[in-house]
Amino acid sequence: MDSPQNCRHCDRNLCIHRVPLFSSLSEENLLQIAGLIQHKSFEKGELLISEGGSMESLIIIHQGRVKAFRYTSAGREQILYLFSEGDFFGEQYLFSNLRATYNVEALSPVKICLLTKSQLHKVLLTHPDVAIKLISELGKRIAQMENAFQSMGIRDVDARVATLLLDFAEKFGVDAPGGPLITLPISREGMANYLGIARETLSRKLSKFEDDGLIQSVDLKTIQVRDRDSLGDLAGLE
Amino acid sequence: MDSPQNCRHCDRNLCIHRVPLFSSLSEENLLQIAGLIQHKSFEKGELLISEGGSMESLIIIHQGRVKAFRYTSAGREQILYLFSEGDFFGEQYLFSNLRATYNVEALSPVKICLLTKSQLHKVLLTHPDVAIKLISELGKRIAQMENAFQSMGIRDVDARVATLLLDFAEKFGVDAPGGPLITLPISREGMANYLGIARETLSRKLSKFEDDGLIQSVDLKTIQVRDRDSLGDLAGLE
DNA sequence: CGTGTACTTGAGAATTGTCAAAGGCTGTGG
DNA sequence: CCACAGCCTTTGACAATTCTCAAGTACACG
Repeated sequence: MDSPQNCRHCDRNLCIHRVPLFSSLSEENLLQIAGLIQHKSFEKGELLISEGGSMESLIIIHQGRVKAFRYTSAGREQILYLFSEGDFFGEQYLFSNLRATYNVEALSPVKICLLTKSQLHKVLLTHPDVAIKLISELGKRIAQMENAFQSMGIRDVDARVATLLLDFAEKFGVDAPGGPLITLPISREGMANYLGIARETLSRKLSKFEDDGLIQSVDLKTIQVRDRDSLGDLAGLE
Repeated sequence: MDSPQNCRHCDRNLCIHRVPLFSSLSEENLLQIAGLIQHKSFEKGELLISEGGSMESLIIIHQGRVKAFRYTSAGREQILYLFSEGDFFGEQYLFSNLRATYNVEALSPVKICLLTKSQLHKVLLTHPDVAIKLISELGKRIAQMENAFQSMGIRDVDARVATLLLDFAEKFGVDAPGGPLITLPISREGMANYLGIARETLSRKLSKFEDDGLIQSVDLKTIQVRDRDSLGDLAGLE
């Protein structure tokens, strides 16, 4: 049906259509902006951004998953965010010349859309409603970060692991008979680092959860949530 | 010298002058906005905001200190932020009707300045540069939160305590012969909760740090940093 | 089919949490 | 001005958890 040209066109719009950031714009303006957007692809394992590098663009994930992380002084990798389709990042550097404070690595083949700082500046100045939307999105990001921060403050490790599983189920879960299937975006080591525990401890917790019937390990990269309520109890939700 | 009226005028300007948010505005515009601002005072221990309450204004701390916190399911108080003069909060609710996700309590007598949502909306729509400044400030807040998140992810408790002491030294420290004096804004219990450790553990760490000559406990609410470098080493700074 | 990587499991060491008691500071009332 | 009550903090001892190191297992990939 679609000609290749149409398809590429489609493709371009997708980025911008998916991002709530631009939802207030008219179709006309959207097309204008879409024209400014650059596209890039990365292979799994490639670095999109490295710590200390300059950040010249807002980056929107069009396809695939990435992790944003830093190295701790102990040499451990501390994951800050997992971004997937529709997420954007780099916004904190839009109005500063600060260097990137984290690395971003592709966890799968990734396609991104780029909007340079100066282009976005123009958009923001001429479309105050986009600025307001951006503020609102940043507010959400902050709220999300506050939640993550709080769950890190929980002393009980079981609760932290349960919280992570539920977060993953929400973000990466696919409904299936028996419970949502989570395709884990990161290794056990990554998860352990994210939680600030040893990878062995995570293994043990997952084994225990499986023994207790809370989850089912399908294969190394797939976990099925079998008892969401009990996980929620552990996580400390009321 | 100043008449009472003048003084009050001064007082009004202070809020707005202190906040980088409005730094791009002309004196004229500043005065305009200053006129819109409401003022309130709170006693130590009073709640400025309670979880689940509605948020109708951006709040700027004019004088004093406050803590923003939630209760964990275990009933513990998890402190998310400590705000002092010039800090503002409530920005994440500006463009949503979400309820407050944390409590804010005065840690000392506090004076605040309020700018309602609708007033700020107008300012943002008519002054895109303020919107940009706000975006930039939110970016800083996010970066700060990322740092806090990372330090929570550090497994080593000594490092977390050292990080907290250094943060406090920077934010609340006053230079003095022998090293910066920190007036602690919160109790040991508060600090322990912030770090996600038991208060007894914090006590022991502080005692150990004192034995090692890293800090000196002046009185319960005052700590002197005597060996910043060693604290930095512990905190894992390079 | 072998090799390497990632994961799991085990056991002992180290750290932290919990419970209990003692110490110290603050503010009130005599 | 002192005594006492109440609260927060410190310290001690033990229990529980987690970390570390090490061996063994599963899986993916060439």
